[in-house]
Parts: sequence; structure tokens; C-alpha cells
Amino acid sequence: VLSLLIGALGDGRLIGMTAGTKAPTARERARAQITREIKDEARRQLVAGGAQQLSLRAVARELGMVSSALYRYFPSRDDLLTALIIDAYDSLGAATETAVAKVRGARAGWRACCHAVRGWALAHPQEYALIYGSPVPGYQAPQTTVAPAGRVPVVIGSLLSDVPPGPPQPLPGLVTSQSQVVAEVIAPGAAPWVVARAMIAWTQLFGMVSFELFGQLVGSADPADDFFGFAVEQMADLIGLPG
Amino acid sequence: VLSLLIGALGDGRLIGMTAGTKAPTARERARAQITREIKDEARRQLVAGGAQQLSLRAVARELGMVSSALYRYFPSRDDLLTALIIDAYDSLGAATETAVAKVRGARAGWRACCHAVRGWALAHPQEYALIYGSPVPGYQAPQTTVAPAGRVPVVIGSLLSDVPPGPPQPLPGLVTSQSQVVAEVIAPGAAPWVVARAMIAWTQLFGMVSFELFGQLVGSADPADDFFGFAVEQMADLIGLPG
DNA sequence: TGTACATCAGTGAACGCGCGTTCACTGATGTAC
DNA sequence: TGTACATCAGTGAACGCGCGTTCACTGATGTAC
Repeated sequence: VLSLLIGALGDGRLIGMTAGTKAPTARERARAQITREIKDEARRQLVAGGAQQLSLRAVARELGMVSSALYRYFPSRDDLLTALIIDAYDSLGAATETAVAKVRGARAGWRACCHAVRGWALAHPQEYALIYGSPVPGYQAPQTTVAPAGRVPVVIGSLLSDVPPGPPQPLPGLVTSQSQVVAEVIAPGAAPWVVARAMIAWTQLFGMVSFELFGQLVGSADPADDFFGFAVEQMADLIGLPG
Repeated sequence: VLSLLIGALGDGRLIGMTAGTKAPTARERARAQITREIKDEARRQLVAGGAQQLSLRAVARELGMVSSALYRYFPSRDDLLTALIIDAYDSLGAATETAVAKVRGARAGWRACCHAVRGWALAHPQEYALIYGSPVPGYQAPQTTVAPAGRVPVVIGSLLSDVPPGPPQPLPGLVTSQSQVVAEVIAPGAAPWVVARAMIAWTQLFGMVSFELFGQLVGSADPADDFFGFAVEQMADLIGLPG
């Protein structure tokens, strides 16, 4: 995911890119509006039954349209799914960026990041499952999803400039070079062992949220609020965040 | 999951419970055989297309039976799914137990446990997704799955008796009591802060495996072998495993 | 050991359902002169 | 400003598909006497 960000950053796909110098015509506004309504209704069905329950016919029915009309907006069911995936990554990314921007200091930023991710996931469980759950069989995510998927890693990377590198830590095998590649994209100048530890924390953060959301914690660390808070501090220590 | 283990341990559901004092008749043997064939074919379809692609008609077709015949073996599609879930938990549990039994020492045991879980997951990705991926919408796992699901946690718990408790570590809010409940089931006598850290490592282990399997590491820590090995050591340190 | 009856595996047809996608069409909105 | 043509949104019917589950049935296997 991350290495592909390099290209995406370069050609401006990370920025909104709405473009269009002309003012939108009525038709264009209507089209944008209906596109939004289709996605909203599709999201509602996602909440009700998960990704594979998403049905173009049902969406059309709910909107009072005929099913074939949707093909004016999305060439196929998979394209609608892709749009939802991109929206989900962007929504999570924006929520995280906003939360982190509100606080000062790397450790506070890490806490804000973790709680933003968890909060968003609990508020949008099916959208979370769509992007971090088991892959939808037969669906291949296109390149367009790469940049939005990188927003949370970019936020985490931005916290690493405050981490004192400390003494060099030996890293096994490919980990050094992989960490360097990641560092170039999200945390230029950070020591590879710091980046490697941050990557572990990154997987752990989402592992935890997934475990809670997918019901694996029921009967042990449930409710998970305090357990999550505890883990966030452990991860901060692991990364070496000051504060 | 874990707290329910208490009951399950009590009534013997954790042990095989094949029972039946009489020798099996030819009919019984045939029935067991065909039940096995149905599950094997269903697993094959799982590999091909994921849980929601599992179709009774397709399974029957492949076995040269008529679809209604399957109802002699499983009262519904959901019951077949449940059987596959239980088999998956048991297969993962057995693989982990075997791997850990082969080594001596808690840290070596932890390493063996982690690599067994990852190895099994890579070898059986769809079965892994079935039990640790996003829940199948509309499917509610019955109590029968609880005991098999507890086998890996039990293995992890067995490693904790070798962990020196060290100075008491403050735990926030509910974490103390939750850790004590878990300790009673899988690690009697272990200090709550040790158990709490082990629970974090447990979520992290599966978080990592899920990230790798579900494609989130592509472009950063991929191939993940070395990264995984590095993380395993970090987790061992977190738990406080000697060695 | 042989017979009469009960149990159970598997058949084949049917019910009723929803799905994604295509296609020729009508009618409204936009554009160029 | 007015007209002629191009673009595009939405319709309605149809294609072809696969699914889970039920039900009355045939015929083989097991059991009790």
C-alpha cells in the first residue's frame, strides 16, 4: 500500500482534484446529487447486511428508480463498491487528521489517532469491515484506493519526527529496507528501527479494533474501552513516543 | 469468548466426547464418511470463493448428489457453516498445541505459537477469514464454537506461569477485573498485569496475521516473514517472557 | 437363521425468490449558430 | 433571442442465472422376534 503512495503523491491524486474551471450546469449538479444519494443508500444497505448483500436492484428500488438507471452512474456493481471503499478510507482519514490536529505533542497525537480510528470504526462498523475485514471474494481493489488508504499511515508517520532515535536497534532481514522505504513516504529522516516499531504499532492498532468489532473480545476484554486505552499507552511506549 | 470457557470446561465439551460404546454399524460409518466428504467439498468452495459463496447446491452437484440429499446431513446451510467454523478452530488449535509442545521454555513456546498461528493462516486463508475475518452477516455463531475458539488462548495462558510477575503495574478501570477473570480460566495464579499484557499480545498476533492475509501490508512490510519475526520478539518482551 | 417391520439415505420435481446486466425507447436538458 | 441538433437521464421489458428449502416417493440397511 505505502510504496504506491509515492506515485500517488507525485501526480496530485492525494489532493481533492475537483478541477473544472466552469461553473456546474444544472445537469451536473443533479448528477452529483443523485450520485450522492445512490452511495448513501448503498451505505445504508451495507449497514444492514454487509458488502455482499449490497444489491443494485435494492438500491434502485429504495430510491424509486428502475435498476437499469443506476448504470448511468456506475458502470457496474463493483464500481459502486469501489466508490464506497474510497469514501470510507477518506472518511476515516479525515476523522483521524482532524483529531490529531487538535492536540499538541507526539504522544497526545498518538492517543488522538488511536481513539479517532476506534471511534470511527465503532460508528461505522460495516464500512470498517469493508476496508479492513476479509476481502470481498472476486473483488480486486483498483489503484484509486491506494492514496485514501494511506492517510492514517501518513498521520502516524508525522508523529515520528518527535521520537528520539536512541541507540541503533538491530532489525532482522528485510525489515531494514522495508522500513526505509516506508520512512521515505511518511516519515522522512526517521530512523528505520523507529519506523519498524511504528509499523508494529500500526498493525496492532487495527488488530485491536478489528478484534473488538468482530466480536473476538466478547467474554474477555469487553467492554474494551479501558483495555484499549491501556494498549494505546503500551504501543506509545513501544514506539518510543516522549511525554 | 473466554469467560464462557469456564462452563465449557466444566461439562466436558472441551474433550472429544465421541462416546458411543457400541461398535458403529455400516450405515453409521457411511454416514460419517459422507459427512466428511460434504465438509471437505464445502471447504474447497470456501477456498474458491469465501463464506458467502458456499452453496449447498454446488456442494451436492460436486458430490454427484441431489441438493435435497444434503438435508439428511445438515439441517440448513448455516449448520454446515457452523461445522466448518468449529473444524477450523479445532484445526488451528491442534496445530498450535502441537507446535508449542515440541519446544521447551516460555519464550520458545511463544515463538512456536505465533509461527504456528501464522503458518496455519497462510495455509488456510479462507478458513482463517471464516473465523477471524468480518462476521458473516445474518449468521450468529452458536455456543458450540466457544470451546474450540478458546484453544489458542489456552495455549498462550499456559506460557504465563514462567513469567516473573515483577513489580505491580497499575491497570486502568475494568482491565484488572477482566484480566482476573481471564487468568482464572487460562492462567491460574498469574498476575493480572501479566495477563493484561498477554491479552494485548494476543490481539496483536492476530492483528498482524489478518493484516498480512487481507493484503494491508502489500507495499510496506511485504513479504512479511522478517517483520513478523521482529514483532514476535517485541511481543515477547512486552509480555515479559524470559529467555 | 428367517421373516416382518421400522428406520433412514437419496431422488426428482417444484415453489418462490432475487440478482446483474443489456437494449431499444422516450423525453428532458444543454449547446451552437 | 430563437431554433435545430446533440447529449444524456431514466424507463420497462427481457435474458439467463443460481439459490435454499419442502415434499411425497423409492429402495436399501438395520432390528426384533
